[in-house]
Amino acid sequence: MSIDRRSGCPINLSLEVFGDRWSLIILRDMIFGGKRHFRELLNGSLEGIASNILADRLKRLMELGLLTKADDPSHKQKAIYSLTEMAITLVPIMAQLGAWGRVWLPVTEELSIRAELLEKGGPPLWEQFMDELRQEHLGAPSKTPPNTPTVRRQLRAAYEEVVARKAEAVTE
Amino acid sequence: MSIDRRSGCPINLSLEVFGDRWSLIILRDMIFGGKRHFRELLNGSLEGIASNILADRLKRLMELGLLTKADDPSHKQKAIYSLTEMAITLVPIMAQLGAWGRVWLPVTEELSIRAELLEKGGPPLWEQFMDELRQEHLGAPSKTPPNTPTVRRQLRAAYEEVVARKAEAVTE
DNA sequence: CAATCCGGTTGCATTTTGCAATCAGTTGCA
DNA sequence: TGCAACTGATTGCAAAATGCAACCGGATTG
Repeated sequence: MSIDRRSGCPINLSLEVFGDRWSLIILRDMIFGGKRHFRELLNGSLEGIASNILADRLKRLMELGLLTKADDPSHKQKAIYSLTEMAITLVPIMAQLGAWGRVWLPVTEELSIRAELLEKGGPPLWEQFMDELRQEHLGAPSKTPPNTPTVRRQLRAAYEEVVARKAEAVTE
Repeated sequence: MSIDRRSGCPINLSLEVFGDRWSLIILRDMIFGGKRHFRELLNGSLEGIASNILADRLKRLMELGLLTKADDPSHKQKAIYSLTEMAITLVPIMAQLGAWGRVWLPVTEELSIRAELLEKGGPPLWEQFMDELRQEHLGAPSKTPPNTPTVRRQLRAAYEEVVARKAEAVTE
């Protein structure tokens, strides 16, 4: 899979970047799931990506400028992948995609609670989330006031609450 | 190409709908280009879709509930495709996709002016545009005040202005 | 020192895509 | 009336992408 440049239309060019079934899934897991390693991405995703496809897409996303790769100092064989600013600014697209999917497609409750939160938070919450990602992936200084709960933590807490509530509903 | 339902995640499900290189291009041409017929979509797009792929995607988009098809009374062989509400609400996604592509990808000026306008107009302009699409495709009554220039006309005028200016720059 | 983990690679069958030619019915025009 | 152009597709075939499972050598852990 390579970039074609069929036309200079922005929608077309965006589609040539992630008009496939896996690139955005990988970015989703990195952005929302905090995954940084090959194995985390391989075993962590619900959708079950194959290792050759994962390797190919990581390479492609690096060539396109959406990811960078570095050695993990804790383990000589580990590589750590980072989002670039180009990838971090996909957050609004992810939010819109999630919002649309939540309305029109057969989503499950526990997996869509995060999309709901992100939609309700709107652009200010997206900005805060992108700021956090810049700290994690680019080493940028924080612009949010200290002791603010991180967006990722909020999303995670909401997810776990739904899972717990559903489990309780089954056992009672 | 069918729908897999690999997981109930809204981003994944959205990706299963248009995680390919053509579905969104077709919807783009219908939404922004006003294309309604097979031949218009076949010959009109800059990217040059093949007729078998177009036929397949139109069928798929109908099955998914994004399009409907009706006889064109003016010609016994003509079919007219319409957007459903599900497809019309893709406008914000298109706008975000265009805005992102404009920043990060090698877009051409004349093809990105529309994305720029749509981005600057923000959600109110998107709403007006969706309202117009509901009139055209669903026969809905207008909610915008009369004599307001249509969004499509504004986008088209901006595009033609850029083209004219570039042509002038060459010939002078 | 053996099991596990690390980021991948290889080979192969299946599916999807792209391309060009073609089709049968419909319409406009001379 | 006759014919060219147009309608929404379909067919056959080669090339590319995908999915799957097995495997690799080196690093780490218990």
